Amino acid sequence: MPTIKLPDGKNLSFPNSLTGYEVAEKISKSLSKQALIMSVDGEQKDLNYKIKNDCAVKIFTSKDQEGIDTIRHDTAHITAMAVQELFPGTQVTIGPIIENGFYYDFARKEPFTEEDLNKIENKMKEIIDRDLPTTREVWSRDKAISHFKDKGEIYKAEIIESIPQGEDVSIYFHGEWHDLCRGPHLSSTGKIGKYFKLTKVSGAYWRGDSNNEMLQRIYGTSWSSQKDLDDYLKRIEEAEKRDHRKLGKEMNLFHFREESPGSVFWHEKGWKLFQKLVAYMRNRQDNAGYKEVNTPEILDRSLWEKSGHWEKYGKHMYTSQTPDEKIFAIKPMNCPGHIEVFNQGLKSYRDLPLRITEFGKVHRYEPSGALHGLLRVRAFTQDDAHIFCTEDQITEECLTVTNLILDIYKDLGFEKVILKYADRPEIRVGDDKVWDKAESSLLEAVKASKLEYSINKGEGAFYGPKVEFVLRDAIGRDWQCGTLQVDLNLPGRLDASFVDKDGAKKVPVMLHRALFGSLERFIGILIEHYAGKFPFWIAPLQVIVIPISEDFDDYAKKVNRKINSNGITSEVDLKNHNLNYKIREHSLSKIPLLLICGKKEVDSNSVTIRRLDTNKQENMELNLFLKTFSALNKASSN
RNA sequence: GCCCUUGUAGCUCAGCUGGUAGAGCAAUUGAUUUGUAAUCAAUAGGUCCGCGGUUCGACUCCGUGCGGGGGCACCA
Repeated sequence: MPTIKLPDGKNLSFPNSLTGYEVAEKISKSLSKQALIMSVDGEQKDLNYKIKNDCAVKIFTSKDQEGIDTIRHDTAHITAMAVQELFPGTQVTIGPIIENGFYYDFARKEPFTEEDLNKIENKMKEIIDRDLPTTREVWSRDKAISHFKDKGEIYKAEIIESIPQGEDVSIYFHGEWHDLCRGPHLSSTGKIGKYFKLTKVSGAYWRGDSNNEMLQRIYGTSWSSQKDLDDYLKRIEEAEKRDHRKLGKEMNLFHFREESPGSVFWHEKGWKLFQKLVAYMRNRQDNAGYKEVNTPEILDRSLWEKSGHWEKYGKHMYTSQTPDEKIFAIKPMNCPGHIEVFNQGLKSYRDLPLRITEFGKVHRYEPSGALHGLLRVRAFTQDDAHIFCTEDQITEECLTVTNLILDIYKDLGFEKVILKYADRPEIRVGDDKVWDKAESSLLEAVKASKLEYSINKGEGAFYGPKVEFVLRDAIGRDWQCGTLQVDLNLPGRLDASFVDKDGAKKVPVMLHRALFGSLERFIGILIEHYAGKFPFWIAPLQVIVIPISEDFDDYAKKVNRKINSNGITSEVDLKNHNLNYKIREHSLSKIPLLLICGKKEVDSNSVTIRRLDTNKQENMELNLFLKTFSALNKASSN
C-alpha cells in the first residue's frame, strides 16, 4: 500500500506496488507519454522500477535537465552499441554526458574516420527504430568481472575491479547488448528520439592519464527535439564565425608562422589595438597608484634557482647560452624582477603598499598541442603587477584590485564576472597560521565584492591562495582572464624586507595580480566577444573617408587629415570604385564609421556618417564631428 | 608531448585511379565618375610546406621533418 508524495504536495495511495510509468499514468495521460525517468526519495530511477513503499516521487520529462541528461546518456549507450555492431572487436570503456552532449571512449586499433561517424549514426537510428526494451539486472561484482573478461572487454573489467569487493553492480540491457551502468535509462531505445549528431572523433587517454594508452573518443550531441538540435548546431556555427584566428586574418590584425610557433606577428592594425589597450590600462593604473617599471627579459640562471622556478618550472622555460658559456633564462614571469626592484634601497612600512607594475613580455615553452591562436601562445605580454604590503593590508588591497578589475572589464563590454577562489593545496610552503590569515583576508575581499564565486578546494598556488576572474562573453562563453594571488613565499626567498614601526625588519606580503592576464589572449577574447566589431574607442581603424567621385578627392583628403590630427585613426579611400562597392568593402572589414563626401558636404563643410550595421545617414558639420568623436576617444581612457 | 586530420596564387578553394596546375575574390592597367552593401574589360600571380624514396615521369603514391586544425594531457 504505497503512498506517494508528489512534488506539488499531493499524496496518492495505491493498493499494490507499481512502476513509475504507472504513477505517471495516474497523474495524467500526457505526462505518461512524456515521462522519461523519475526520482524516488531524491534518487534517480528507471520508470519501470517497482515502488513498494511510501516515498516521494518526481517524474522527469525532456523539459527537465534530468530528462535531457538521460536522453544523452542513452544516446551514448546506443553509440557504443552501434560501434560494436559495425566494428566487432572494439572494446567499450566509458561514455559520460557532458555539456550539450556526451562522448564515448573506445579501444580499437584502426582509427574511426569521418565516414565511420555517418555509418554509426545510421546504425544508431536503426537501433532506435528497433525500439529495444531496456532491462536492468543486478550482478555480483565478481560475476561481472569474469563476464566482461570472457567477452574480451578488459577495460570494463578493470572498471569493475575498482569497485569495492562484495558490492553488486547493475547491468543494463538494450536487447542483447549490455553495459555496466548505474542508470537510470529510458524504458526503450525508441524513446531516445533521433535528434542527435556525432560531431567529432579524437584521441583521449585511458583514465585521463597521459602515461596510459590512447583511446578513441567519439563526441556527440543529443536533444529532445529537432529544433533544439538545430539551435545548438547554429550556435556552434555562430561561434565559428567569431573565431579570432579567422577574423584576425580577415581584418589584417596579426599572423602566425612556422619560424616561431605560438608567437604573434602583430600587423599595424592589430598592434594599434594592442597599444590602445596598453594606453588605457596604463592610464587606469597610474590613477590607481601603481608605479610602472621595466625589468630585463633575460636573467641569470642563479636568480631562477633561488626563486624556485628553475627546479619547479624549468621544463617550461626558454634558456640561452652566451659566448662566455653563461646560462640565462628568458623570463616566464615578472615577479623575481619586481622583487629585485623592491630590494633597491631600504623600504619602510611607510612605503607600503607599494604597487609595482610592468607590461612584461614573458616566454613560456607550452606543449605544442596546447597552442591555440592568441588564446594560448608561447610569448605574451602580461599587464602584471606585484603589490608589496603588510599582512594587515591584504584585504583592502585585494578589494581595491577586485574593484579595479570589474570597472575595467565593464569599460571593455564585459558586465558579467564570476570569481573562482582557490585555497591551500596539499603541497605548500609556509606556516598554517599565515595561511589562515592569507585565506581569510582574500576570502573576505571576495565576499565584499558581492560577486558570484565558487571555491576550488586545494587548487591554490603553492605559495598562497588565489582568485581567478572569469568573464562571460556576448555568446555566453566563460573566459578566465585576471588573477589575484597572495604570496607568502617568494619575498622571503628573494630577501625582500621592510622596516616596520617598531624598527624591526620584516618580510612583506606580495600580491600577484594581472587584470587582462595576457594582452594577447585578452585581445583574442575581445575579438570574439565583439565579433570583430569593436566599439569606436578601441577600433584600430576608426574611420574611412569616401569621396563620391574624383571631384571630391581633395575635400576627402582634407577631412581625413583633420580627423587624423584630432587623434582619430582614419584613412581616405581614393580607389576607382563606386560608392556601393566601397561601403560593402569597409562594412565587411568592420570599420565603425564611414564618412561620405560629395557636393552636399563640400558646400556645407560637413560629412555624412554611416555607422557600421546601420543604413541610416547622418549629416554632421565637420567641426562638430571632430569634437564629438575625439571626445568619445578620450572618455574611455580616463 | 599523444591520437586523428590537414598544408595548392595575397585570400577562399577545385584538381578522378601518377603525364610538371585552375576558378572566384583581391592586385595591376584601362574605360567608367558613380549618393549608401559587389560597374565593365584586359593583364599579371605558383619551388603545389621542407627533405628523402618509388617511378620513364610525383601536386598526386610511400617515408620523414615542420606548421595548421579538432580533441586528450598540460596551463607555474
